[in-house]
This record gives sequence, structure tokens and C-alpha cells, in this order.
Amino acid sequence: MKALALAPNLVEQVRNAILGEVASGQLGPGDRIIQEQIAKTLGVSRQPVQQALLLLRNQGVLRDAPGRGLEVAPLEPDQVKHMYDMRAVIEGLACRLAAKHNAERAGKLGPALIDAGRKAVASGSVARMVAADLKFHEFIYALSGNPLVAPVMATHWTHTQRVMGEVLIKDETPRDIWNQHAAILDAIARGNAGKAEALARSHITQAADFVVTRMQGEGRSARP
Amino acid sequence: MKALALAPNLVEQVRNAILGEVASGQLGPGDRIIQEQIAKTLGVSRQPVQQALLLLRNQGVLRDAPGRGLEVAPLEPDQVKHMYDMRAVIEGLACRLAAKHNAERAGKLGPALIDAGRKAVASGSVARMVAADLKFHEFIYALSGNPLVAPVMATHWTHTQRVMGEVLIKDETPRDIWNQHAAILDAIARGNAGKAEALARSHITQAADFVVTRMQGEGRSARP
DNA sequence: CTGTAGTATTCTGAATTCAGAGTTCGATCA
DNA sequence: TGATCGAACTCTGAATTCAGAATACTACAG
Repeated sequence: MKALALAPNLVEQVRNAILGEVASGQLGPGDRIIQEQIAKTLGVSRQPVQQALLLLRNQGVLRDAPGRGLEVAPLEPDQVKHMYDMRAVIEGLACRLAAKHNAERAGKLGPALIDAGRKAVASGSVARMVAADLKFHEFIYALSGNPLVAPVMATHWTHTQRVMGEVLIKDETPRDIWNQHAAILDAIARGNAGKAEALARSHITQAADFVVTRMQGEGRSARP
Repeated sequence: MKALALAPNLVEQVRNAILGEVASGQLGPGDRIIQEQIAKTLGVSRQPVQQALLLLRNQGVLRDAPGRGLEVAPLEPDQVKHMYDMRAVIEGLACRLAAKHNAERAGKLGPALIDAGRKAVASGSVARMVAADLKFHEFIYALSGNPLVAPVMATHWTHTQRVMGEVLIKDETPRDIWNQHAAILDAIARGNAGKAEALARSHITQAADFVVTRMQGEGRSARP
């Protein structure tokens, strides 16, 4: 049995709520964040809100707007590029470790995720595609056996969702993402650590190029 | 001019104070963290303390001790190994980027840091050695031009200081760290991104092996 | 002497209150 | 008409207070 689930903090709930607003575009870059307003909306006091905001600021989702509190951080193409650079090497590490330590588990459980992903693409729903993508990568983070990977990447996925929200909504995105995923999984399952790492890196790098180009084409994030 | 330095938060000060206690060994693994106690000691209310603790918990310096609040996270060799794995790839990224974008600046400003480091080793002071080490690496983070690197690595350095405090105090540590640093710097200055990355990785990996072996030899962290 | 039940204490999460800094709007003067 | 000074308001950081939960201690029974 799962035993006693530790109480879901108000702080955590608030954090997720705000994160959701940002990722879904309800809150756009530059929008001001007012503690009391959020507190009232969510029906809690300012205390947990303040803590959640502190966390989000430290993650880079929000940033100081000196004199007027916090605001949603803008999504500069440069920033996104930096983000993806980081993601590429960490993802590479995860794949390398997964190949080294969990090859057979990858071979056993991975194909189902690939299938699910391809089905999501077929469905045409961006949300489902992102979800399947996330699931595949989280699977690899778990296989890596390094508990530090997942939390760091969670931050990056937050931003990724924002990028998706702002850039990819009205776009054909499939490309051959899932072929790449399949190739990565294959390398891991064969225990080929070096190849797995290299493939993962170029997978992320390609995604980065795609997204950044798209963003620049859009003439950066618009504000009403 | 530097303009108005943004107010030094109570939260930040509290965070640094606690971090210092942990890094210096005043607070050892497993020690309980009592909000009110810290608040009284530092002469502030519990509010900023609580926020600082939240941050430290998210960084992994503290961890939940269900039912009795927070405690200083133990330093398991496995954990340290994972930490260094992460550090290795990020450090590799930083060096690669530095070589790509800031080769000549590295050649101009780097040698002074190498000298300073060798002098620190000669002085025999562990604290100075760690400080010089940190300074060299921070220099590279700056050269990388990726603003996400430094913050992530700051976390790792916190832990590194703890490891140093617990493991290396009574140890001869020089080895050829600064020769390795010199080699890395050279590769960066020549713009050889691939080599810089590879050297950085093996540099960190070696350090990891050294530290982890030492920790296991010590029979993990002692509690009185 | 050991195990259990009950009580008292301690500590945390959350709400409320307080004080200070900054901004914005309006009025007055050039 | 435009600019500057000033007052009121808004928002944040920090302190204080409140309520609930878990632990530890003590007393009692077996």
C-alpha cells in the first residue's frame, strides 16, 4: 500500500496553479504578479502565495520587476537557446546512465511509450503530444538512476510548455520526433551508452534549433 | 556606476547563514532544524526563516523528516556521485561554450587565476584552495555566456564545500588539479571546444572518484 | 519490569497584522 | 499647456498570532 500520502502543501498547490496559468498563456510575459490578487483568487492567505512566488522566481519563471514586485519573465530566444543547451547535456547524461544501468528495463517498458507517442501525434492534439513527449523523457530520467536529473528537468519542462504554448499552437510539429525517440531507446536497450548520449544530444539540439528559429520568425513574444 | 544595490533580503541572509553552518560542519547530517531556534539566534521572525528553509529544502541541502520538520540531508556517497555526474556534463558544456565564444578573453584573464590557485596550494590552506578552485570555475561559467550555468553550479558548490569540510580537512589534496585547470584553459583559449569539454569532464570525473573513494573509506559521515 | 493509554509540550503551516517603500494621480505654478 | 511637487494609495517584506498535528513524557496496569 501507498501508506500515508504526505499532505499536499498549500505552497505546492499555489505554485502549480500559477505555473499552469503561465504555461497555458493565461499569464503572459511581462504581466505583473500581485500576491494579494492571487491569494484572493485561490482563497488562501498571502503567506503560501509568497513562498510559491519565491520558488518560481528562483526557477526563472518569474523575475524581479524592481519597484513593482514580480512579473512573468519574458521568453527571449537567447534564453531559450541557453535552456536547451543545458537540457541537451543533462538529457545526454541521463541516456548514458540509462544505457549503462538499465538497458533491459528500457527494452521491456520503452516500446509502449513510443507507441503511445505515435498515437498522440496521430490524434493531432498538441497537449497530448507534449504529454507523451514528457512521459517518454521522464521514463528515461527514471532509468538513469540519478535522482538529481528529474527535478532539474522539471524546471526545463515548465519552460518548454510555455514555449509550446506560445510558439507551436498553430503549427504542424510532428517531424520525426518519435523516430528519434525510438533510436535513442534502441541505443539504451542495447547498452550502447556513447551512442545513446550522442543521439539524445542531437535530438535536443534539433528541437532547440526548431523552436528558436520559430520564435525569431514570430518576432518574439507579443504583448497586447 | 553600480546604481542601487537591491536590498539584501532577510531571506537571503538567513539562507546564507544556514548554508554557512552546514558547510562549516556546525550543523551535521541528521541534525534537526528548528525554525524558531534559528529565528531567535539570528534575531528575526520565523517568516523569513521559513522561506529560507523552503529554498534549502528544494536545493537538497535539507530534507523532510516527516513528523519532525526538517533535518540536514545526509551526504551519501551515492548522492555525491550523482552530484558530480551532473556537474561533469554541465562543466563540460560551460567549457565548450567558453571555447566557442570567449577564447581570447580566456587567454587574457585566465593565467592570473591559475597562478593564484598554485599559490593557494602552496599556502597549504584548504579554505584558500577551495576558494581559488571556485574562482577559476566561476570564471569559466562567466565565459560560457550561458547565465543558467552559474546558478545551478552554485548549488553544487554548496555541496562541494560540505564534502570538503567533512572529507578533506585533514588531507593532502593538491594532486595535479592546477595542471588540469591549465590544460582546460589552454584548450579554451585555443578555441578547441571539443577538447575543452572532454578535459573538463574528465577533470570532474577524477575529482568525483577521489572524493567518493575517500568518503567510503571514512565509513560515511559520523554522528556523535 | 514492560507495555499502553493519556496528557502536555513542541513545532509547523497558515492567517492576520504592521510598517515602509514606491507609484500614481491630482493640483498648482511657470 | 506642460512640468513639478505633494498626498493618497498600493503592494511588498516582515512580525505576530492562531490552530492543528505529532512527539515525548508520565502514570498506570499487567
